Amino acid sequence: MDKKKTSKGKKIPKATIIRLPVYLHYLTELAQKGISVVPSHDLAELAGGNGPQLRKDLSYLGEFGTRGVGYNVGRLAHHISKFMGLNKEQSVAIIGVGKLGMALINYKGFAEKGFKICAGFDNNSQMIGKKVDDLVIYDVRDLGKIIKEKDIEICIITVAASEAQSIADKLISCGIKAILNFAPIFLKVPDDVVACQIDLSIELQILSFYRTLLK
Amino acid sequence: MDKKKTSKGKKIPKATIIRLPVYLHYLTELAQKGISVVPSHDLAELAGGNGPQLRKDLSYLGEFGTRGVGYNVGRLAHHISKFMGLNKEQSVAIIGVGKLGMALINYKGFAEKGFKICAGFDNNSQMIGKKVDDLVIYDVRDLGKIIKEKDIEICIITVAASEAQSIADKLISCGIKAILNFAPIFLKVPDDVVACQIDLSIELQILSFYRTLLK
DNA sequence: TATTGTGAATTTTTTCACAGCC
DNA sequence: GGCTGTGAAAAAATTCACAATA
Repeated sequence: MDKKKTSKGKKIPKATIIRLPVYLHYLTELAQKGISVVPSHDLAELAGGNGPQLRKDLSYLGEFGTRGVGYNVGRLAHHISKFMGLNKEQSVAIIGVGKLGMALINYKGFAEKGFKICAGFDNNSQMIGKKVDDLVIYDVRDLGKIIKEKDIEICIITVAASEAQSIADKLISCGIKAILNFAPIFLKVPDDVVACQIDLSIELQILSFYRTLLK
Repeated sequence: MDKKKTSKGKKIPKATIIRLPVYLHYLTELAQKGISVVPSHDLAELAGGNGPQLRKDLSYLGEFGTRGVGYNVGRLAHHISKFMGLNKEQSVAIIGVGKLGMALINYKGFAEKGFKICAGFDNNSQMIGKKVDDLVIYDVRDLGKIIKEKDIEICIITVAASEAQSIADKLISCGIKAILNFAPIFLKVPDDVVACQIDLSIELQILSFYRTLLK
């Protein structure tokens, strides 16, 4: 997968891509507070970074600041949003409506960032056809049909580890190109599909290790 | 925070630390399958990496392989586990027993990796004193007392963004040194505390961006 | 023969310093 | 004077190639 290029043809570091949504989040918050201009140092501090790094990150997208002043909050938010393709609503499905899947269906944060959860899927007949918070739970066997009908672009996997790869394979065969996986297993996907892993236990293990370093 | 040093005094890259738990996970899986030796390439493939990188990663911990043969699964797992301080059970509390907190309390993966969820906390009087899956939900006001009583070392924050920083401050004042935060806000913590952020919307935004790169 | 362990080369990321501009 | 944008320097991480050895 190639990196996106700047207008000048330079590659944008992966590390920058990961920080852009954080900046976007705080820009939105500043805008809500009525703040219209922010210097790099202040925004970076909110986001847990530093001024020079933020400026370098933004410089890949273009020149959006004003020297001696700072960045226009609304303008910069708009540009990051557009650059990342986040300026339109995207439809999401959740595969596996257990406790975690249920929690994600109820999570308000997704809607705020433009992700609309459009369907839940499960293989448990007790669940199928039920509604969770106005959302219909479908049979996993109907994945292909519903994905087309609802124009779903991103799928979140919250099934057991043992089922996750076969669910991923099925999603890919349905044309899904983006998968967020909560099952503790590294998904094998072809080059034209992106998969992102969130393994809660591993996060705890890393945290725990850094804690032992403190003393 | 200093990096942990190898026996030879060299620093271990942060990137390596992040991969070690993944190796550990697959080593445990291999052991369960009765496989006792694995070459770097095979283990790396499971973990989504490559052979040379895995060998470089492990070389920071010492020499655990056998040339021409591979790594002894049990021995290597033991060493990674010990190195990361994961060879003893650790007590965890969850602050905020909403849908997500509830899902985490029920998550079986934590126990498998040696993290024992010992307490839930909430400020909703409807929840306090109730049991979720055998786990008692306490009043947030009793944080300090219960943390001491139960020797809790790690806390997971699953409250609303607006409350997260004040909860974190309270945890820190109770002596907690490791925080896993699910609220979409960058926590400010002193140098002698580690905080790790999982922002689900940001993960989706990054994923969504990489998806747009594909076409 | 097969596979590890590692120094060296390469690539990526971060930090720095300051010219350029408001 | 204050803050951005950026090339250059430094640091970190990855990849490579191959000597060492079971």
